Amino acid sequence: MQTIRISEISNYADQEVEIKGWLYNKRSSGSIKFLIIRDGSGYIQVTIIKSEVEKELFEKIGEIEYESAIRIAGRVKKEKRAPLGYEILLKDLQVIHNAQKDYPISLKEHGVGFLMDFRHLWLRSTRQNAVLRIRAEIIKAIRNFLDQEGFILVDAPILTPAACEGTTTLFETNYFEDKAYLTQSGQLYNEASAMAFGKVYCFGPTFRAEKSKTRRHLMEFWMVEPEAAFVELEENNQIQERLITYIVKQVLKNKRAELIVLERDISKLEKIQIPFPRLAYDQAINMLKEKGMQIEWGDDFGGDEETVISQSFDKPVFIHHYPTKCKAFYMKPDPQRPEVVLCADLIAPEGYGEIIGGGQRIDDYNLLLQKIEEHNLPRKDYEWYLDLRKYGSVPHSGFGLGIERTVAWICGLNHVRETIPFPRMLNKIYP
RNA sequence: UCCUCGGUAGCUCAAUGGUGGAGCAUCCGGCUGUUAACCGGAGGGUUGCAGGUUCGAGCCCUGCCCGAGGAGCCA
Repeated sequence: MQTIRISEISNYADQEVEIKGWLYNKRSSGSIKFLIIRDGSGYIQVTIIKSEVEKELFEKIGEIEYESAIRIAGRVKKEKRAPLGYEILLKDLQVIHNAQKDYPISLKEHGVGFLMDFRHLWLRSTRQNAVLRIRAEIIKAIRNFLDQEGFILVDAPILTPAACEGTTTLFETNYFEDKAYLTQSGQLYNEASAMAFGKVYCFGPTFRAEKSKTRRHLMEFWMVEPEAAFVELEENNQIQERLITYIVKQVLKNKRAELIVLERDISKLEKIQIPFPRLAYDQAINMLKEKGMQIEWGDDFGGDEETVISQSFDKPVFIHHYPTKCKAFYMKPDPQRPEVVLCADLIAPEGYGEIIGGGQRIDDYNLLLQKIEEHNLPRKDYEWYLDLRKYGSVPHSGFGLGIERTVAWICGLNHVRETIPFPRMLNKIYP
């Protein structure tokens, strides 16, 4: 008899199969019992009819606790009433490990705080399984897309000697006799790699020691950061459009069942097509003022502003040419209007906020040096970065895509904490 | 760091300042098509902690702890 995974059950109609997994739920009606088995690839109902199995086996089934590891054998039966279209008629069952009877997560409602304390077990539930499968699909799509477009994976270090951007708070750690910091962006290293490989990206965790406590923030999150030589602002935006539409297309194609589990409105994802609207910062300010928001030219956008903007479009929208003072020191000022920079953030629809921050970098040595001094950054830490403008400097651009916010948007979740297996949150690092 | 809301049974929540309850989970019983199954019964409590007001506090007051949402900052 063949051991199969639940996800491939449709290939085995009317055959006898074996499945190894865990008991997800059980129901009993006297002479008929139902077990829901999960094996990591899916969930399937197993039906046990008293008159068709040995008495000893039928009685044993009532004693199996939730989440016990079991091995079942039975015949795959087409069944209209089953969610997958199939169920299994039990022939035999072995308990590999009978779980303790106090499994904390029932199928009834629980609060988020409680579930997060049991995150290691919560991962077993259907919704969490769907979210993390979609996360994996998104990451696969990103890497496929960038590889196809000729970008080379060149990772940036996690341990860094100083602030990459010098602004936000960093996690500090010991590095033998020195201090080191966990990276908050691979971008500066990416610029060096781009001058070596042309088109590169890094993909890895990023750390921010900000005491942020909102649905959009984690202390540790994952970011993909492409960077390309000879690419200017508009081409940079076009790469992002193609990337985002590709990600959405792949999820719709390969993870539709998971989107349905999450009750995601799929029609909203189907609208994600090139081109995305572009809104200059100046226009965005006017738009927000017309909607009655208190904001002046030169203010950066907060969560409320992003939400209002994103709800005005049914696609992601680029906001470009922000005031220079709002953005990082390395952003290239517009030669025609130095008070704004050649940058663009991509705001996801449905109120999900910023998922990409990107732009063109300063390629002139003297201007970069001036900005480093204006921002009071220690020049000696940036000598290597300045070198890139001494030896074959070219126009170049890049962007950073936040994985968790992208997953939250595509899954339709209202908080990023469920989009990563083990979220690191303010004052919470267990489990 | 600041603002708002909350903490009562294992979980989710009720309870006018006057005898702390329900649903689920657990245990016992019933049911041949259940989908978070259902029906009957039972057990289960130092109301986050420490003070205070009151004849009497889960409820009012003060401090602290913890959680949730948000602001700032950002992806």
